[in-house]
Amino acid sequence: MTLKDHLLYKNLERVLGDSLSEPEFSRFLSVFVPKSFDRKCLLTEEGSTCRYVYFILSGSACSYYVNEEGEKHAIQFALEGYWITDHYSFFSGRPGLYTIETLEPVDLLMINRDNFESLCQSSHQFEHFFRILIQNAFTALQYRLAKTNAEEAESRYVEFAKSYPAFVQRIPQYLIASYLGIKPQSLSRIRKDLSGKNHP
Amino acid sequence: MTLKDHLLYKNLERVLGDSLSEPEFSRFLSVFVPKSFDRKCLLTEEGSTCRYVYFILSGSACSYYVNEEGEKHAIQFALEGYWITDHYSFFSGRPGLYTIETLEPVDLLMINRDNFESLCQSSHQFEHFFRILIQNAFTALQYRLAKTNAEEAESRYVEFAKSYPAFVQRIPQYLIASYLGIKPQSLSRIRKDLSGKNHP
DNA sequence: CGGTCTCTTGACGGAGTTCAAAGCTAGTGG
DNA sequence: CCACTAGCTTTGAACTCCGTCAAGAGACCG
Repeated sequence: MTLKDHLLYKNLERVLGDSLSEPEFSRFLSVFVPKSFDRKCLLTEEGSTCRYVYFILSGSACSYYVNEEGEKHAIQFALEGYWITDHYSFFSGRPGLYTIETLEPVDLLMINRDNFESLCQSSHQFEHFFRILIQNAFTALQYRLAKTNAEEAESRYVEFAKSYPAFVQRIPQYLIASYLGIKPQSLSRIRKDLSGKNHP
Repeated sequence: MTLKDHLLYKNLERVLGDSLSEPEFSRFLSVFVPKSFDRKCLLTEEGSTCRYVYFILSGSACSYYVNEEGEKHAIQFALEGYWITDHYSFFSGRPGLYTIETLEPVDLLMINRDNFESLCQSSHQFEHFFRILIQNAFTALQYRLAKTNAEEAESRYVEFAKSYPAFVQRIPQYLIASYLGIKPQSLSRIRKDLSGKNHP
């Protein structure tokens, strides 16, 4: 079990390749604080400043937006190997728009803004990593929005289930429904219809 | 009229501040190719690789997704001072998912992938700029998706019109409708209702 | 002007919502 | 270890917002 087996190392390696030395990664890792949470803990809350970016080592979490009716609308799900934060609040320092809640017991690494920015300033390589990371997230989000506006609920769910089978296993259905922009009752009916189609 | 009056300089300056020297900006600018297009020109097309990132100097353009029914669904609008591309295609080199079309006659600057990547590799400052640029775009997109899933069509339009009055002036209504995830007829009715509320 | 593209308006239809109630499941505490 | 409870899922029936179809008015360009 060396440093290179670390989940975070593998995450960086996917973007940076072999050019990431162990001492450099060690410096990177050293500014992250490890922490564990039970399920149903709030990592950050709407209205408070989100002070950290989180990297999940095990368990799962979800960021969501709460509208005036008090309904939760899932923004992002995060399993082990995923990054999650309220980007708006973290980078602007302003009160957060979203809440991040653990769905299962979680082990994670967290980094604050000062450490994040000094990592990026001190190392072109790390800034590059985060540029690519956010670029990929942007690309995926744009695709999701296009599908949300252009496709029907059923086909959005089918694509979601195919792309993220682990989410379907581990994330409660009412959150998946809100992620897809529909009500839990509707998702339940869609699943019922689909199981009829698959086993006629 | 110096280099610092250039629209692109001002765009970089907003992120990098005064630390951007004229010679450095000059080097940045030199890898962009200026070009003009009539209205209704396709800058890139679904199925073809998108080879450039575009920076609009004047005029307007729109990226959109076309679903199986052949309906256009606006992804992004770009006026002077905006960046636009098919991120997925540009960075992966794969066939594009979106089409980018000029809505008015356009003057723009374009940069290809090789030049983009070598700008980023050669200069930490430029990589930083693009990291912040995409980060801000991601933040805005996440907010848009949250609203799309959580709010009704009317309040989405009201917020859109308030946030982007220039778009309402210059972008055809059927594209704004698709941007908001509704049909042109519905947007027409929403506008009719709103004008009734404002002038009772 | 004449044609095409865009916007508006009306009547009808349907995907998804709302309301309500009854199962089901998993976490909690005795 | 089992019973209890709270929260999640399922299902039915009525409803509504938005979509569909259709036709006409207006705007813009060649």
